[in-house]
Amino acid sequence: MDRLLRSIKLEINEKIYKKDPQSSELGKKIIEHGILLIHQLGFEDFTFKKLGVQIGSNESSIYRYFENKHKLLLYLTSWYWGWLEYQLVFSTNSIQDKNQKLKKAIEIITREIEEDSSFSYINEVILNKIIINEYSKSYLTKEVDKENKEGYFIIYKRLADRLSEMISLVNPEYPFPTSLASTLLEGSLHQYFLRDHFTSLTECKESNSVTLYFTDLVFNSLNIKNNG
Amino acid sequence: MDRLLRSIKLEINEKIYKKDPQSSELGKKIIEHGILLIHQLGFEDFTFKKLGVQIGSNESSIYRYFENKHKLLLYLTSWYWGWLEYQLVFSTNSIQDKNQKLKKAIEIITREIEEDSSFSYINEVILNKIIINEYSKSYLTKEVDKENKEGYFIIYKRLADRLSEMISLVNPEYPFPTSLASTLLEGSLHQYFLRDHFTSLTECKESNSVTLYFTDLVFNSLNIKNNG
DNA sequence: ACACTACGATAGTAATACTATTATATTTGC
DNA sequence: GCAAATATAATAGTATTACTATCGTAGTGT
Repeated sequence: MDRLLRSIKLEINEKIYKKDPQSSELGKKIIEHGILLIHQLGFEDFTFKKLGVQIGSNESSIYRYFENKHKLLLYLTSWYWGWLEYQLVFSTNSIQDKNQKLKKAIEIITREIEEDSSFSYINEVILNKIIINEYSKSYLTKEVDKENKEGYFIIYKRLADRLSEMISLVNPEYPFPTSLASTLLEGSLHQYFLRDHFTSLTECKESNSVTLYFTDLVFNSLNIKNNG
Repeated sequence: MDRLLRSIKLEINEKIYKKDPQSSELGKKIIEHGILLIHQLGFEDFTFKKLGVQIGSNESSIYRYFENKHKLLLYLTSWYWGWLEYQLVFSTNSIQDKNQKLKKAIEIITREIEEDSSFSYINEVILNKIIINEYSKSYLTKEVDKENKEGYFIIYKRLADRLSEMISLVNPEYPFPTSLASTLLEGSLHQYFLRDHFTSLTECKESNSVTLYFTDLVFNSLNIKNNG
């Protein structure tokens, strides 16, 4: 990634945290090792106590940053979608042709995440795996409506919106642009999950096949021939 | 639903339960009120202790049927997919035309669930809501590969397989039949979730719009005109 | 030197997710 | 109709989780 990204700070809804983790060393350690430990143990077995041991800090100190691990997950997912949104905007901004723009957007959303050293304390490859495995758990809760009202999912919704608009630009007659956008976002995560755990339920085995699958899906839905 | 279904018993992988809940009154009560209570509290807040209170039974008695609530969820999801598979096979069996067959299949998978009194102790409408809200949690775990090997997801995979085959029959050249089938199954649940909680992320507001959306999506992907 | 904040250490609570044991009720087999 | 087998209920107990609250201290800013 470029320098520009390295210098910007992603804005996360302030209600998600009690103290901004980007404001201190300990905060950054919580994020950095939180990602690693959630990935290692899975969200269910992950606890603040274990994270405390891992970073040589006290459990109670972590609670000063996040109310609970659910909020930490909301923080991480918001960060991830914000990061992806930035890449989307950055990569498609200069493209004039509507079809090419959408094609690029699908590529950004569906491609495999590679190491990105922009944010030194965040491992985007691991974070992507967390999103694949745990993102659903952040909204499949009884509190989803309340938390949605608080704006906890605003970055994701903005991203879906951008995609939806790009889709509508290509074919303004298409009646389901937002559903298609959300299918793309969710479905892409799901295809990667299937590739890792239910191989028989997907044809996407190669590195770029998720992109090929969704590019085909979207452009066929819009009744546009997809010739590069 | 018809009489036939009322008399068959869905076969669930025996490793999922310690004692077959279909074999006793208490077992059926666990399933019946388990569904209601998971729906009411959400899976996270649901406990066997609370279920025990609800059905006037002891916590320890429930543990004799299921090792833990995760296994109960696996049981319920298996039952649901088995039930849906049965409807799929039953409804499409006699249709000769490949396109019509697939179209019917999509309808079965994506339609809203209505009251079905075939299984007196199982409320399929509520169970469907549980699937929408909790199904992902049954496989987004660290144990998924082990449990997959044990065959806990076999019914779902069989259903996806049937769909995939119907897709391939319509267009044998289509390169992603299984991915499309899994997108359909997962995506349908997701669109219903969005309809209930993230209205701005879907165009599917009416009762049959999820069906319309996915019918359009699938047939366009297969490059087949969908004129009824 | 003083205030202020951050962090660590310790303690404590209610609930969860079980396991184990024993007692009682119900079913069934003869 | 009674004994044996089985199912369920009751109770107790454990380790862990998910916190909250308090206190002491180290570092920082003025």
